[in-house]
Amino acid sequence: MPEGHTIHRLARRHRRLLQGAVVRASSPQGRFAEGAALLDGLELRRTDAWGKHLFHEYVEPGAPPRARPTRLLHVHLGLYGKFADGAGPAPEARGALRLRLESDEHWLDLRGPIACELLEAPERDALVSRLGPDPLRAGVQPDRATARILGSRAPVGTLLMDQAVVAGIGNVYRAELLFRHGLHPLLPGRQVPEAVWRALWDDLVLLMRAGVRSGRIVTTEPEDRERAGGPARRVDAHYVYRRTGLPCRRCGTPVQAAVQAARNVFWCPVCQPEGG
DNA sequence: TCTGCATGAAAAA
DNA sequence: TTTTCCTGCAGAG
Repeated sequence: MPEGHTIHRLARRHRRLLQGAVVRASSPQGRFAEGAALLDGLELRRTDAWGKHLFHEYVEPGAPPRARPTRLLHVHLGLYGKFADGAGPAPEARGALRLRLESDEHWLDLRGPIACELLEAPERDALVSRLGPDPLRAGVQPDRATARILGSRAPVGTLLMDQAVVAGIGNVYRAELLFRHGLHPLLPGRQVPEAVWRALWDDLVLLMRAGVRSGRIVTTEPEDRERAGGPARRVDAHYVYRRTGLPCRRCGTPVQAAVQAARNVFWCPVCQPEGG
């Protein structure tokens, strides 16, 4: 699920597989042929993630450590985008394969992204400056998000999905955060008590870090995670996300759903009362 | 095996 | 507001 934790996990994985390697780049599908040709033969110097945006910095092979990147690759997976990788020679390319990167040891395939492009440094800076704080970045300060949330008349469920407010939250974290902090999705941001927002942010940092470690979003507390008679290994990972009509794990009230910010949002009408 | 929905966001209309 | 990117999965049959 490409919310922010997935992208940070990918940055870490690409670093492990290809950092320092001279890559062969190609676009079997053809849609990124020009860009791939410009990357071909360069060395992947570093990888980075900001919210749901992934960056690769490439330099001429053997460039000095402080060299400015020759090329900057920007990838946004969107809804369908996916990376695959492996050791050894790459499998035969098939289907819509936007970008393939190969080193002597590993291969990396990208399919279906909403963005796969080369950016100049100012373009990258402009993109990043439009994003709110990313809970997964080292030393992040939530001030900008705090100001946006506590000063806005917009519903908190809409604000949390806005990448300019917080970078990296997707539909799963949105619904689960609102539940964990007892907030109705329609509550105006300015009516969220500051203490609740502070707790929500701290919670988000911990949840997303756990997401990076495990590769999945688990927001339920252990005592709410038991599944009576269910398959032993299956975990009840969410409180309300995609649980329309099912009983709330805390109070048993049927979970409700509505469209907010162009996506389904889910909430418990008792645990998340409309008045806040 | 088929169908519809799903993590996101930009562009088009 | 609708379309697009075009994959994977769950549930229905």
